[in-house]
Amino acid sequence: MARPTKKPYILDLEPKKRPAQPRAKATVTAMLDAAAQILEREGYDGVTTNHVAEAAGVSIGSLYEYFPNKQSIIAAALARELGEIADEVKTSMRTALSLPDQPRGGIDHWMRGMMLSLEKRGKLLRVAMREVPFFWDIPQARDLSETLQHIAQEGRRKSERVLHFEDPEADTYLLMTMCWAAIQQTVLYRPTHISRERLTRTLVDMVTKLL
Amino acid sequence: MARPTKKPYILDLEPKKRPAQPRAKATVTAMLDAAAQILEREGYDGVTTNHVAEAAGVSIGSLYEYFPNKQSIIAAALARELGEIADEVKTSMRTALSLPDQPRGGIDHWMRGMMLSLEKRGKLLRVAMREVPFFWDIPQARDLSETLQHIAQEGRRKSERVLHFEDPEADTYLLMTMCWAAIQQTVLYRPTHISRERLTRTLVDMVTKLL
DNA sequence: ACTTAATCCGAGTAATTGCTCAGGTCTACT
DNA sequence: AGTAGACCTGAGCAATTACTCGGATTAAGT
Repeated sequence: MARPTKKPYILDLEPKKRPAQPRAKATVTAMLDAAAQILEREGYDGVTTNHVAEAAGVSIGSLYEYFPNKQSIIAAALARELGEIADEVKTSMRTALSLPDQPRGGIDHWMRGMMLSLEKRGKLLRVAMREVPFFWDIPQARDLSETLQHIAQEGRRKSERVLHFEDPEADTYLLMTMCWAAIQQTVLYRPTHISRERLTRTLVDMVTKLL
Repeated sequence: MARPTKKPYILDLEPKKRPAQPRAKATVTAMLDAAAQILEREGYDGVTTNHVAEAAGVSIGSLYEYFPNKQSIIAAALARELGEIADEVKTSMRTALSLPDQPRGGIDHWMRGMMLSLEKRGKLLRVAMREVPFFWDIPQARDLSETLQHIAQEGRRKSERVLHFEDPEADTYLLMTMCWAAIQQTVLYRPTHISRERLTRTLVDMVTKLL
């Protein structure tokens, strides 16, 4: 049974074994790098285990020392990226809250931060979200949405004096969801004939007007 | 060369031959039905040509009478669905414009129309947009976005008296893009703990407030 | 130096699957 | 009835690819 008999859709993401020595840590990193790079360049179908191993400069056997199957390799590579995005977004929120000219200045800074973070990884995320069937089964992907909500709620609480909502929590949730949707769309399906700057400004305007 | 040597990413969508007799038309329909159904139920990887043929009750050879390759079968099935969505959205806009209580009433009707149209095909669209690598190469997919823009601009022109924009065309474009993004997200990644009704209302509120 | 465990290697295997082709069957038309 | 061409059949080929396994190499601990 070389190939999985049928789709083993209970995604097994746990790494088989943790790299203990530094040499091994480096190879695992190389594997993740290779996986991400190939995914970005060739698309999901282009990611073959042999190809990843070759690009990482290791043998196919080594791949399977640390990952139970192909999906877990891709998942791990994406998880790493998603974690970084979450960190960046958190940082950008912290700065945003410390800015003068609230809420407009804060919102502006934050929106731009999120856009930048996604756009840096635009191509990879595009492929990930459009082609990787198990993308939303990656814990870090779900976490990111939750993190955003937590941050948004936190931001609202800290700016409570300058904001006025009817149902603060729900309204914040919805607004966040919609902004996030718009940003994702913008980055993922970049409409050609409208500048990112223009879009950002409008989005910030809208949110400000609605608060 | 049984399998395409490498990804033939110049998507060949043209049907090889048009069905002329009614019998053939029925089989082609059966093929598209089968493709859509399998795509929805098993995901993109679950769609195999043999499987589609079997589900359609025809032999594999017949499939290749009308379609040049696997991708074109899936593309055709999705194109059919996307065309129907476009029609429904157009109709719903027509009704919306004839309603009293503009612009709010119209917007409400239209938003709901779009949501319904997507939600009817929720599962299929989810798979299509998340897993089908060439989804945005299907002409009807691009068309739909354009159609929406045309309709939005048309709607704006017809309601010019009650609306006030700074840069009407661009503002309408952006608003439409964002609403569409939000709706897509909502339908595609349905957040569990918020009702569709609540979301729709908020969206309509937002748009109304912004006009 | 020696042992133990971690790490790495890569040819080979079994399964999958897109698609062809040589021929059959049905339909429309004369 | 005859025939051209539309329509359908399905066994099987050729290519691809996830993953295994027996063994080699390197590092850590003593």
